[in-house]
Amino acid sequence: MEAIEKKASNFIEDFVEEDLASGRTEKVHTRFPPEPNGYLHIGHAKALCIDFGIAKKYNGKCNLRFDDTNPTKEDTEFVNAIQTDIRWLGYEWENMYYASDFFGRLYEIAEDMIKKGVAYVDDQTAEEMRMNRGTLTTPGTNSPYRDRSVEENLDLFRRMKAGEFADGSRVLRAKIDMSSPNVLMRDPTMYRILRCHHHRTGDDWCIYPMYDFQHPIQDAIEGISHSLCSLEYEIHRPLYDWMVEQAGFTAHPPRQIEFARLNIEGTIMSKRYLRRLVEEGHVSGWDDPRMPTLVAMRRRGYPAAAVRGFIEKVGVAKADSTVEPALLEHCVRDSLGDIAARAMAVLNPLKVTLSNWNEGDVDTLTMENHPDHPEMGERQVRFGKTLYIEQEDFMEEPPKKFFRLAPGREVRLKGAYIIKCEEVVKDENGNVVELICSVDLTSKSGGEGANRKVKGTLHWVSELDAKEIEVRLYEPILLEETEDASAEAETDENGEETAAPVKADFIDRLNPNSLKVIRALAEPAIADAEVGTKFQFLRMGYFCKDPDSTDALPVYNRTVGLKDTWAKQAKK
RNA sequence: AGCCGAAUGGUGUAACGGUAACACUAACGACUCUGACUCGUUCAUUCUAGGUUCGAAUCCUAGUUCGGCUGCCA
Repeated sequence: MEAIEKKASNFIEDFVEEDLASGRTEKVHTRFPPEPNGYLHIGHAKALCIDFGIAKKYNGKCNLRFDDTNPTKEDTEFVNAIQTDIRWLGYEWENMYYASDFFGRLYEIAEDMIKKGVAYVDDQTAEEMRMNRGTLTTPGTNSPYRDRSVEENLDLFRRMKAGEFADGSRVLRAKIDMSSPNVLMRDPTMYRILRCHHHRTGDDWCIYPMYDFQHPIQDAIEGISHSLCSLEYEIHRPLYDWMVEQAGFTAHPPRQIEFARLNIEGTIMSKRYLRRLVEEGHVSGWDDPRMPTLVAMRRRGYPAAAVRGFIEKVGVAKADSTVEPALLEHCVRDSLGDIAARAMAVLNPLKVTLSNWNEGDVDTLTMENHPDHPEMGERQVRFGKTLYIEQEDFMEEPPKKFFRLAPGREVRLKGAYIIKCEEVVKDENGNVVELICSVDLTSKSGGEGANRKVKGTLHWVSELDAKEIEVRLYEPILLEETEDASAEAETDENGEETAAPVKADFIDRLNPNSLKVIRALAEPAIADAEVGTKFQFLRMGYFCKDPDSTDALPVYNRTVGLKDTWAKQAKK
């Protein structure tokens, strides 16, 4: 029996172990609580991996909970997608609940709180409430309705529930402290009147609980030991604790712990913005491979293990931070390296004719599907007089250290023969359209003359085998942030700020080249693969067959490129 | 301005008072029938200033900077 490695690896686990040791917690029980109003993205994946990961590490449980307390934005489409995404990531929940499952119970608890005298019905308008809340530096003032009797509050609240009052005309508020320096403690709203069809409870309710009331209490009801959330809820914690206590859950109260959310350079991580991208048609949908959603990453070809590995490498802390996308890409390459079969496709074909190869002769070559994994088998490709190589693999006037094809130079065609460029054919505009090369017939891979060293090895596709495919190449969806004058705060002649900085619309930063669609030539193994199959196109990157594929035209997404030391050097 | 947080290399995390570690990136080199992979080498005295201590990234004090908070959103 191996000892379970339980050493805490971040501050949250420190707290968990502390609580386990002190007896505050008997069993670790976390929850992942998305609001079903959009698709999960890589940012949610962090929370998800932390919630499920900690439960697993400490032999505990993790619930899936849909926080569906605001029916105006929520939909069943999203609850289904969220479940699919969680399972794709490899996690399984203990119980699945909806906040709406608890609307009855929550209502009773609210009544109890009224009876205890810690909640009241307020008739002020939203505007009045805002005015009386005070500001960050000045205390608020009590509502004129704050001291209603328990009986009146109970009667009013019941009538709110019964639908006697108009939307927005009254709310139930917690009676805490209108002069608290923490604005959230200034009698926060617990219930609002909202006539809106709910995707699960239909029209049963016309009052809906607010997050600050519902979330802590539901954590307590579910027996959650550790309620993990992002930093912006830190200031809610006193309110969280207040609610749990006032609702009477004093035995093993859940503990809220906050961590920094994930940011990735050049990546939009706001649900609102992602929704705009979809609704305004800047992308083809939530699963457009340029999106940071999990559906999109899956479609692009990211393995779930890569996403999990990325989250693990990013770590967990309380300091705001922004990760470089290079780390994610590294994780994707890392997990694809072993599992993706190798095959050849030429993205920008340049025709090569072999001068000393007999017209009609065909050589069938056997190629390994993976250099390190012979168990992945072999495949056969055909070799003939005409073939295609990558345009960028030929240069008429090669710079130093270029060791691909050039006039008079030799290269090996991967798994085949060594060829030498004898002649360059150009069109009327001077563009290179074809190369005439000679083959060293003794140099066939595995043959006698094969040991001769040439510096470059190129991937290729013979005309005999070439199948046309569509390839979709991606770049970051956002351009790098530039110093935009409009983002500066307006100041007067004394340098005093006269207006808040106006942030440029992120739409203006969309990368016009985020998607590039090209036609490429690929060997049959690529063209004939199942949708979802992942390949490494030799020297070109990892690719995944897209559902848009038809028999006539297979479509491949470039998941991620290979590292390319030469391209980097060539830029200099 | 009030409250709540946070500051460790280019980036993200670690070090739990004992002399800054790991990963990514980058650069250079080795290897290579993928300029990939792999393998080497190089890259910080921990926001600032004081203090406590034999010893401080860790503790204390005062600053500085950054983030969050005034929804009937979550």
